[in-house]
Amino acid sequence: MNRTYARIYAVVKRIPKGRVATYGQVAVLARMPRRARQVGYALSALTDQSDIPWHRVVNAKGEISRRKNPIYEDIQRALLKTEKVRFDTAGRINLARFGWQAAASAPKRF
DNA sequence: TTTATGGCTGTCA
DNA sequence: ATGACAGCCATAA
Repeated sequence: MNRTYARIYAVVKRIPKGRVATYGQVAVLARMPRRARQVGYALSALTDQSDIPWHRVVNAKGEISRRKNPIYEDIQRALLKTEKVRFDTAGRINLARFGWQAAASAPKRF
């Protein structure tokens, strides 16, 4: 566990239940713009049980990203449905509705 | 060290 | 809408 991952996890932990954030969004909030891919890497390092709501992170299109082990795609979808997050006919989430408006819950800092 | 491979994303055709 | 590409950079080998 290094500082980079810790920051990413800290941000993911703040995502409210029933909401989702994109990898890029998490990267920005963790003050590491353009490192969306590394966010994905950090999350894949979890896999096991943890208090990190990894399932609340989706890609910029509002879909669940493809990964090596497709099993987790289904698990993620199931977990989100449990939180009342809706998927449209194309299997995507309407980010305008379920996207996390971080500004409202993120600590203010200047 | 170098290469390859990722739970990504914005841009452009 | 879809697909190719180029940036991005941590890990593993």
